[in-house]
Amino acid sequence: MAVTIKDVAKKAGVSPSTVSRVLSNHPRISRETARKVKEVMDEMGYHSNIMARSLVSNKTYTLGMVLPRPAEELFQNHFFAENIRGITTQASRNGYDVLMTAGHSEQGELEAVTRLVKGRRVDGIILLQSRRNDPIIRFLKSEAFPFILIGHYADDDDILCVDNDNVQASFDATQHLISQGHERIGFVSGPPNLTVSQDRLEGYKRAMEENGLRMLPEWIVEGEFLQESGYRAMSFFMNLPERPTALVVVDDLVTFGVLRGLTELGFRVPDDLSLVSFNNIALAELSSPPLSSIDIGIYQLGYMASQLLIRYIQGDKPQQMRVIVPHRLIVRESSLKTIPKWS
Amino acid sequence: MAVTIKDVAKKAGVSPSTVSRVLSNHPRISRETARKVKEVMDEMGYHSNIMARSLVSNKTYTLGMVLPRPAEELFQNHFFAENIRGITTQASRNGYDVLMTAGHSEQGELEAVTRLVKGRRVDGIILLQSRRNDPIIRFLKSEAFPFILIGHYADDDDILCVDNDNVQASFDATQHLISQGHERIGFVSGPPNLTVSQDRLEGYKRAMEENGLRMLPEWIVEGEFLQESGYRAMSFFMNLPERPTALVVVDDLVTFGVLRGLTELGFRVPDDLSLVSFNNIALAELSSPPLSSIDIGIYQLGYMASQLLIRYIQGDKPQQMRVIVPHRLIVRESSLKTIPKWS
DNA sequence: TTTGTTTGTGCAAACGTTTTTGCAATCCCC
DNA sequence: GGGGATTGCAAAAACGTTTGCACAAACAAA
Repeated sequence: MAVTIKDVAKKAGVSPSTVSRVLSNHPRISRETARKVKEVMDEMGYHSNIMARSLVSNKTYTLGMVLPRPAEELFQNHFFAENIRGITTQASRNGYDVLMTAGHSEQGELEAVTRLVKGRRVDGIILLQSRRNDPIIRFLKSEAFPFILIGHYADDDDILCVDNDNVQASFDATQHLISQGHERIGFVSGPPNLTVSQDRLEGYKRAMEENGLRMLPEWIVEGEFLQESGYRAMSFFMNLPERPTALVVVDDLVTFGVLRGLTELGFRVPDDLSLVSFNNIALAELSSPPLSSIDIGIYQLGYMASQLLIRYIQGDKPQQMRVIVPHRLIVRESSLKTIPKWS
Repeated sequence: MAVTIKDVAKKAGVSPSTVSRVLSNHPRISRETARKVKEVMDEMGYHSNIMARSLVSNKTYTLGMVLPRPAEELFQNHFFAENIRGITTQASRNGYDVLMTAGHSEQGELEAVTRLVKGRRVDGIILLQSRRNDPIIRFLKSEAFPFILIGHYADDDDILCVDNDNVQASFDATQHLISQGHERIGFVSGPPNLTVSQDRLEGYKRAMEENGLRMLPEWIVEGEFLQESGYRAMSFFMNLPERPTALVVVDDLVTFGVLRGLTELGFRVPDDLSLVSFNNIALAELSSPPLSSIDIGIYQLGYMASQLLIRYIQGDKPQQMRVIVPHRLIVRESSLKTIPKWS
C-alpha cells in the first residue's frame, strides 16, 4: 500500500489536516511543524494521491486535448507535434499535465470531450481545429467549461483563442509574389470548412484585388492538408490553358506535393512556377529548392494556448479573447525568380 | 453542480449502489432495472466522476508518458509524433487516455515519473527512449509499476518492451550498400548512450566484417538525431583523405543534414555518395533525391506498446517480454548507383 | 488584570464512487 | 409446501484528500 497522509501524520505526531496544510503552504502553520512534517514526508517518500485531492478540491491540474479525428492527416504534418510540444512544455511549467484522447469517429470526438468535461477529468480543454458551426464548441460554451481554441471561430467572437492573423499573412505572401513581378497567381486551399483555409483564401483575394490583378476562378483549388492534394492541384494548374506563374499554398506539406509533381513533369521551381506556402516546418528549408514560407510560430501558438487557458482557469479574466501570434515571411529560393520564362 | 450517482439513484427510485452496478454491468441486476436506470442516466446527462471512481477502484484508465527532456530534438523528428499517434489511438480504443508530462530538467524527468506513479495518477507508463543504466527504469522496476519501453534496455532483459531488430535492420542497410558494389562505407551514429545507436552501429559492423570489408575508425562518427549532426559528419567525411563512397545514417533527419551539406559543396547523391538511413519518415520520399530508408513501423511501435501495456495492466502476463516490430528496407534513388565516379 | 486578536492545530464532514455484507423475495427440487 | 439455492436490491464502510469550524494558547491592547 502506498503511504497516505495519515501515515505521515501519525509518524510526525500531528493530525492529517496539519499535513494537508503543510502540503498546500497554508499560512497558519508554524515553521517548526512544517519542517518536521516535510522531513517525514521525504523520509517516507510520500506523494499525495491526486485522485483524492481532486475529488474534493474539484481541480485536476490537467488540460485536455482531443486528437482530431483523421489524426493521421494532422500528425503527418509537423504542425501538430510542434504544437503539442508548446502546449505540454508550458503546461508542465505551471504544474499542469496534458491528457490526450482520441475520438475514433466523427461523433466520437464530441463524446470524448463530453466524457472529459462531465467526468471532471480535466480543468480545461485545448481545441486544435475549428470548423464552422462546431458542435464541440457549442457544447463547451453551453457548459461554460474553460477552453481555448488554436485558430479562431468565425461563428462567435466571444471565445478564447490564440491565432495568427492568417488574412494578413496570406496577404503578405501574395504581395511578396506580386512584388516579384507575378500577375497570374493561383491559390491552393485546404478544407473549405476550416477557418484557417477561409482566412488564407481571403488574404490572397484581398492582395489580388488591391493590386488590381485578375483572379480566374480556376486559379483557386481546394484540398486537404496532404501532399496528394498538392500533387493534384499542380497537375490541374499545369493543364490550364492560361496557367498561373506562381502559387500561394495553404500548407508546406501540400507544397511538397506540388513540388514533387512539378519535378516529375520536368518543370522547375521557381523558374516555371514560384511557390510560397505556410507554416515553415523544419523541412521547408531542406527541400530543393528551399521553400519560401510564412512562419506562424507553431510552438508559440501551443505555448500561448496553454498559458492563456491556465490563467483563465485560475480566474484571470483575459483582456482580450483573441491573442495573435505574429507571423513572418521567410523568403527562400522557391519564390526568388522574377518572371517565369514562358510568361 | 454536476449530476451525481445519487441524483440518478433518487430519480430512478433505486439506491446509488444499484446505479453503480448498472454502470459496471454487474450480473445480478434485473434487465428492467438496468433499462430504467440507463434511461434516467441519459435523461440527466450523467457521466461518472472519474476521480471518485478511481479513488476507490485504484484504477485510472490512464497511460503516462514523459516527454524526454530535450523535447525539441525529439519533436523535430517525425518519429515522436507518429509514435504518439499510435499510442493514443490504441489506448483510446481500449478506453484509456494518455497523460503527457514534461520533465523540465534531467532530474525533473525522474521526478515527473515519481509523481505519476506515487500519486497513483496513471496505471502504467510508456517510456520512449532507453539509455544505459536509466534511473527511471530502475525506479519503475523497484516499485514493480507496470511500464513498457519502446526500444530495449541493454542492462536488463526482464523488461517489457517493443522494439525493432535494429541490429538486423542496420545489417540489412549495410548489406544493401555492399550489394550495390560499395566497399568503403561509413556510419553516422546517434548519441552513443542510446540503445538504438548502439544496435545500429553493431549491425553495420557485423555486415562489414561478414563481408570482409575494411572499417577505418574515422568512418564512424557520432552525433545527435539532428540535421546539424549530419551536416557536420558529412563535412568531416568529405575531407578525409580516403573517403567513403556510401553512408549508413542512423536517422532520416540526420540524413537531411548530410544531403544539404553535399548539395552546398556540389556533391551529388547517389553519384558521389550513396545514402541509406532509418525511420522512413514521410518526407524521405519527398527529398531530392528520394531517400533509401529502413521503415521501422513507427506507428506500429506506438500502437503495440499501448496494446501490450494495457494487457499487462489488466493482468495478462505476456509470453515474451520483448516484441519485435518488423522492419523493411525501402530502396529509393539515394542508394541506387553502383559505384561513385571518383572511386 | 481583562478583553480582544492572532496563531497553530485537531475534529469531522464532505467529495462521488465501489464493494462487502446482509436481507428479503423468488425460484427450484423433492 | 418445506428446505436450500439464487436473484435483486439497499445500507454502509471504505478510498485519501481538503476545509470550515472550534478551540486553546499566546500575544497585544486597554
